[in-house]
Amino acid sequence: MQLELSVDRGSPVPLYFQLSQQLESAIERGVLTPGTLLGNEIELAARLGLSRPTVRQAIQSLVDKGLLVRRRGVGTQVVHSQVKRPLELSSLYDDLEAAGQRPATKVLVNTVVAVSAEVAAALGVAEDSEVHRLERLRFTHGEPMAHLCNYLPPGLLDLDTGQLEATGLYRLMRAAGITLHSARQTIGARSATATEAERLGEQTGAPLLTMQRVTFDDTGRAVEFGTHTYRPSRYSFEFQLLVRS
Amino acid sequence: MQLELSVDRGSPVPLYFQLSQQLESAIERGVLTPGTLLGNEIELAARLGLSRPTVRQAIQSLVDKGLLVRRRGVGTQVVHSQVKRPLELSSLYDDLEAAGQRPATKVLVNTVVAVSAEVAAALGVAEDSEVHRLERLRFTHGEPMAHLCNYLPPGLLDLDTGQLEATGLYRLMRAAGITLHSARQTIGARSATATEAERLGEQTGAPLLTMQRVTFDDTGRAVEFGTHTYRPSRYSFEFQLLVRS
DNA sequence: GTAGTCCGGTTGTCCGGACATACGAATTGA
DNA sequence: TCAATTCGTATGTCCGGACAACCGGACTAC
Repeated sequence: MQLELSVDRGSPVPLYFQLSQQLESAIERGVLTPGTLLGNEIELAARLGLSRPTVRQAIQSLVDKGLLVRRRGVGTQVVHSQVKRPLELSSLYDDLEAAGQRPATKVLVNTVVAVSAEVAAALGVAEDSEVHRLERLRFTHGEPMAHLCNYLPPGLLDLDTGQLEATGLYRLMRAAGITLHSARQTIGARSATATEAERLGEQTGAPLLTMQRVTFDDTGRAVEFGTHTYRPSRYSFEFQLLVRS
Repeated sequence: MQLELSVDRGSPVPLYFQLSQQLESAIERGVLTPGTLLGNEIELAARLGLSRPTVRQAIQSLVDKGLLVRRRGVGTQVVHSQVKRPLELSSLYDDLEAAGQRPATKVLVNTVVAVSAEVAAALGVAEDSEVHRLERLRFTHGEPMAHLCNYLPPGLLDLDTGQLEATGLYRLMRAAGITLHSARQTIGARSATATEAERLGEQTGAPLLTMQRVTFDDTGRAVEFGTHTYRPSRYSFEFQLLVRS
């Protein structure tokens, strides 16, 4: 049997993208089982009425995602392992929502302050400028899970406390037309201070998972600097890595 | 002024790869400064005597690495931020060596044991099979930094204690012809038990950074399962993320 | 029986061209 | 003066073809 594939030339969606999505969904649904040979590119192109470069572009995008492996002289086959999703720059709020965790947010601080030296260096703004300062508690199932402290350059975004409690910061930024590009982050651990413990419902000295992140948009401007602390009993970082070749 | 670019058609190295390497090195050396327009693809192709698809392939690879940004109707420009290296599946040993930290390893355990249920599930081997069990301490500057506990499926690799103390596990696996493909990992934190604290020179109850990882080769076989604990005062995970678009 | 060689099949690389689409700036109009 | 339109230019998509490099199995020769 062969997979049902078809493309719609009337659609504004690129042909290679239509194809790669169909292949991806077939793999996800288990129609294309691990180890299956995809059949040669030439014949696949002929069957769909596409050119080989277009088919190759579709396949290549799935190879980049780690779903397929190509072997010269052999063929292209579905990768054998449980690749979920390679790591991407993600929003804690979105991650929790996708996991069905019903995140809730309480805004503790939402003001404009003069920058500290550390924040100025991280964001790349002048030492005498002002920045937005944001402090939030994130809950799941009514229990505190993380404390989020963020700084944003001035004039970038209107930060409405109501919106911040209803959704995540990244979503607000995207809605404001900011296209996120990359982030530099550090994950570590340390003991909770008394105030941190109080906030998160832990005991003083309890281990905390920490994350610092600077996020850049596509012009290279730093758009956010955050220092987060997580309760390790309720949260850990989980992700898939691919080997770059 | 224009960048000096040239390709060698006699070389077995693909043309697009020669070009992308030259561009990357130019960016790295600062010859191409952030924000610089790369000049249109057509003209670039003509100047090098290449076709546009070849030039595009070179540029695309750098876009994927996060070094360049394309804007339709505008051009391709060097990205503005301090992109170091996007996260890849890396070896602790190699990372430390690259940072000039002179890693040292002490092998505590190197035997074959019957699998536990947890390890069998992680590696995807039968419940009654045997696996290599490896326990190591990793030092920098004479101080313990991490405790590494690993399990490998049987018959995959000869594990020589001498070699393990001289280099890293991933290097040995690559040398044995295993091509690593992907890994699934979890980073968390917890308190040190008495024995863990003893091993790492910490106090009981001190916060530890933990990492669990299952690594797969390109056939989808699990080739390694590891449970690592790090001293947070001496180690943290640091990496660059790119937005998948 | 074993080693070396040949060959079919598949992906890798590269070409030259064509049209579509989006961005930005100059131009035009109110 | 300001908004809408036009237009040049760059990337985005797609085509059809060509040859090279590599893998694996079959065949052959020793």
